[in-house]
Amino acid sequence: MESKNRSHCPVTYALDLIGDKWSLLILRDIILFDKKYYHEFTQSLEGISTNILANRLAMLEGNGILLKVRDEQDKKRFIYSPTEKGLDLLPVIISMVLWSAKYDADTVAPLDEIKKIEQDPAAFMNKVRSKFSGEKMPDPVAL
Amino acid sequence: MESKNRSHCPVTYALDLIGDKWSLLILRDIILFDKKYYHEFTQSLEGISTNILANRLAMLEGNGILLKVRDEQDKKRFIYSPTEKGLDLLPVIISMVLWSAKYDADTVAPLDEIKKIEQDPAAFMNKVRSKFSGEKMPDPVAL
DNA sequence: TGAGGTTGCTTGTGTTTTGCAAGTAAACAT
DNA sequence: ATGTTTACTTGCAAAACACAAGCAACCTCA
Repeated sequence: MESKNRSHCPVTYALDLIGDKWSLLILRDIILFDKKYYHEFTQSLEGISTNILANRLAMLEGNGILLKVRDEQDKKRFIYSPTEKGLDLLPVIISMVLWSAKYDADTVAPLDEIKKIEQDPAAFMNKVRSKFSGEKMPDPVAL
Repeated sequence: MESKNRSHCPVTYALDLIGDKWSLLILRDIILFDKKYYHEFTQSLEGISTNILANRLAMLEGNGILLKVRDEQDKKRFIYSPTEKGLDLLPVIISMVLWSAKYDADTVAPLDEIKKIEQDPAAFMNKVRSKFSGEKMPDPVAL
């Protein structure tokens, strides 16, 4: 796709895949805000361009982070869902959320929710994960 | 500098500051690999361009993530160190490391070290933090 | 003291990536 | 059959990036 590895340092590997301004926002929308469809991603607060969105969705799918299946109820659209590899990025997202909640004076993160996550991050993660437990999530294939 | 906020979603706030391919690598070099000097960053495996490096160092300093002070032993160079805000990004880095160690078949992350971090992340973080505890780390100022 | 090396950048040039607007094609709704 | 929704693709200008070279401040050592 687009990401060849600069090195196999684990920090670099992650940044080569999700080190941009949009990929983790798409994951956030899917994992935390229960979005599934292309047009839902275009409606996010941050306003992603459609060409960038298409590019990132293909890249995330190609790297085994997202799964794309045709919606059988409405065959003109696709359902995007996280793979296990995608869900395993939840700790990255959560640690960013906690950091921003601490340092962004204007954050919209609700304080009580932040405190719950800080006190028991595993419980929060399990709650989020349970939303996707019913779906088929094939093991990501090495590319 | 360069980063105006797209929204005050906590994920977006973090990505607006460190959502690129280089900023967290600089933090990694400083926090995990004990690098301090400009020329040390240019020698990293990934090969950052000098103009990008200068840009990111200024941005990270301007956003209260790094501290830049003149080296009194050799006044032609500067010492870069993490602020508290910068050290607080350690959970982000660590969660990326654990994710990559799981999914990058060619990772160079040492397995025994990864297991130690997984079993007791707080202990690892405290060990890393103790390297910087002697330094003056002023509270980051809102910009 | 001054010639050369080290360090930390800045500048110039071409390439890549991004942002924005518009267009297209398949499926669906009436 | 016609219009609408959905998921993209395409074209073009602007921004970011990579690479090479240049430069100024400071140090070293004769």
